[in-house]
Amino acid sequence: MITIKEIAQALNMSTTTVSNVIHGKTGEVSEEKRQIIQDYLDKVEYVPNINARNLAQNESKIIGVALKARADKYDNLLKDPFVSELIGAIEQTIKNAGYYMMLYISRDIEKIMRRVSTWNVDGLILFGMIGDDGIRVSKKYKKPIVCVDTYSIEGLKHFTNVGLDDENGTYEMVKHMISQGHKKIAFLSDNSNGVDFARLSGYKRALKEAGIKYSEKDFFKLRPRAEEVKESIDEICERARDYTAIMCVSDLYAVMLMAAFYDKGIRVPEDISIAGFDDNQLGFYHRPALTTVHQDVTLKGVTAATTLLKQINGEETDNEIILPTSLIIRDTVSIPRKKLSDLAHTS
Amino acid sequence: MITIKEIAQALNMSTTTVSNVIHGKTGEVSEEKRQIIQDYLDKVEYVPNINARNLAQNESKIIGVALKARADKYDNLLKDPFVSELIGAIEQTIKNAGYYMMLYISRDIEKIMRRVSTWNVDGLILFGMIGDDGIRVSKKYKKPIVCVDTYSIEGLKHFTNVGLDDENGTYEMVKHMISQGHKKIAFLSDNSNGVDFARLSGYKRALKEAGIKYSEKDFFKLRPRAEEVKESIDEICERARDYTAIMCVSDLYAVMLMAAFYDKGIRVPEDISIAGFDDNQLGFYHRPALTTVHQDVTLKGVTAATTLLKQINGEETDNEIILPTSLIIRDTVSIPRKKLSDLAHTS
DNA sequence: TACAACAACTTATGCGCAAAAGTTTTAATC
DNA sequence: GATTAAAACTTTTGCGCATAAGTTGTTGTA
Repeated sequence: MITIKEIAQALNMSTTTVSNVIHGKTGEVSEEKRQIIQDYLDKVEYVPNINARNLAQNESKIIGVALKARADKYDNLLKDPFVSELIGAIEQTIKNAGYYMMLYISRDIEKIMRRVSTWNVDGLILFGMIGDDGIRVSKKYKKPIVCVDTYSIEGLKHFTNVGLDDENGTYEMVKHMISQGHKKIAFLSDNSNGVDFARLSGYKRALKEAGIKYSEKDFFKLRPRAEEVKESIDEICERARDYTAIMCVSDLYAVMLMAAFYDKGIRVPEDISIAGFDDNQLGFYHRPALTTVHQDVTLKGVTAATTLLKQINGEETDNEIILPTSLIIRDTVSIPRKKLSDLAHTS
Repeated sequence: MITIKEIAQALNMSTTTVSNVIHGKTGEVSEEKRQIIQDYLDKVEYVPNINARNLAQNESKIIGVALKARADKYDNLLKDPFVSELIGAIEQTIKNAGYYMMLYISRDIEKIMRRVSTWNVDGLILFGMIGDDGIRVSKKYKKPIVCVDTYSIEGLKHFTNVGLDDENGTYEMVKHMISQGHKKIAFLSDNSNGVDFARLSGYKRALKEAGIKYSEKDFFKLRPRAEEVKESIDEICERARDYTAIMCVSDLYAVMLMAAFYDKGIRVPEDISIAGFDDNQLGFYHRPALTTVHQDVTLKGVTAATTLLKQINGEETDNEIILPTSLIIRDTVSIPRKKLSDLAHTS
């Protein structure tokens, strides 16, 4: 690792002159010397030591990206293509602005914040719901923070949030189902927090608007742990007999459910209609192709990153940016035939 | 950001004493003082400035993870769940060893190496095939490098490689197909480099062993660009009429192909058998469930990370670590009925 | 009683860089 | 040709930390 000092000595100049050339401060250096130094820099392939630079400048050019770890809870959520698409979009965006990305996976907001301090990161993108506790912890750090898909239970609004119109997404889809003639529509999810809560709300609003009464048992709660999932899905298939359509909180769950239906000889959409949410490969290549709610994950990542970069530069940004969804009508939602329970004795 | 100096002043001690307590050098400090300092550290929630520390120690505690960008080439590969699973595994492993992860996505090995120098990273994990040029460029940097899934065309072996027994994976699968009675077996891929080359070789070996002659036209080359993929797949479906089975280089391609077959009314596995490679969600939830070659991506990530950590610590490691595959027999490979071309006039 | 040997400290230095402050040279003005 | 200003430099300082080198005080030993 060649240093500025070494270069200065070799050229018999001062370090400041070299430093000025490196930073393109042409006003301070004669063209003649600039050329000499530049040539030398190119020759030795000078690369700055960023630790020294950061220390001197009290900045880091690092953007931290913290993902809430879920791998310990569910076995397969880190395989989520959503995550890599989001990360990819963020990385591309910040790289173009000269920033570096440090990735951290944890559920512990305190640990995340400790790391933020340690590295003196210039900004932080938090993905996944941080609790209201987390919001409180994070308030201490003056660095800009942008959250992605974060809902506050207590309604706290301390950070910028880039989210999706989750509520409206399911609302539109369930409205579509209703327009097809469905009246018995269930909602499938594994919890009722954050994003799932918003999607549930949209579902309820559509029901209400159509004068359909929602009851607790219309909520199908999937237990996604590997050791329970099979049993849980079977149970849901059983409960599904009284319904003609199921609004799933994600494409993954829609596809999981359809696989179970297939195995039991229940046809989609002839016997029951299914809709997903996210619009990823899983539904796109499924046959029948999944009717789903589209979200633009790349846009989400880019938006989160550009918003954070603005804040780092001291610009004002909206406090909440809600991206729209759109309906992708494919083949898994059709007109209702009959309730599954009517088929019960034919199979 | 409170500094050691400030703490030392507040406590009327020297910075060295404080530093010693921070580093647990108990031999140097009396228990009494240690307690006082420790309490104070806890109270003010001291967090070291890692830039200063790195500068002083000439290390970084950073492990760089470079992914070869493919998003510009294909539109959907950054959505690959493989990537997030791999990253997740690496992150978890290095975090436990006290390292941080800097993520970089680029196709340009020079840029990657420039960053490696800039940040003085302690080690690097390269994912995806770096060309032989890349190997030469990287040789200049003395830092340990571990590659994942890298094949050298020229047979260069400069870095540790964590790979998969790709060749044997397809070999076993094609052998399985042959044992089911298949004789006309095609291979589907989008290129013939690196991993794909190895998988192709295994396929060829199985054919050869069974006395089946391989010809160029048995290689189905998919053009994965978004604007071409539909046409390309249709063409492949047409060529598939002369075959009874297709070995696909990935689960994704298997599922894409099956979707196209479905749309054309061609049944899997009744009319044609399909096998994938990777064993991800796409095939797992497909119906009929995809017969495929399993690889343990998490293990790949963990292995790469632990190997790199060993090298950083100066330990010897194997130069090449090849992980095994296993056959996952599900429902898309069965005995051959007849060639698709025989069905041509019935539909 | 002298003096090692060691424990328990403090002072001083340097990591590589940026930038403030200081110095010399050159050009411009009257 | 003196004065001033601007250009083109250099010297110095400090970012926060780790650590080498130095200092003091205490104990044990002959």
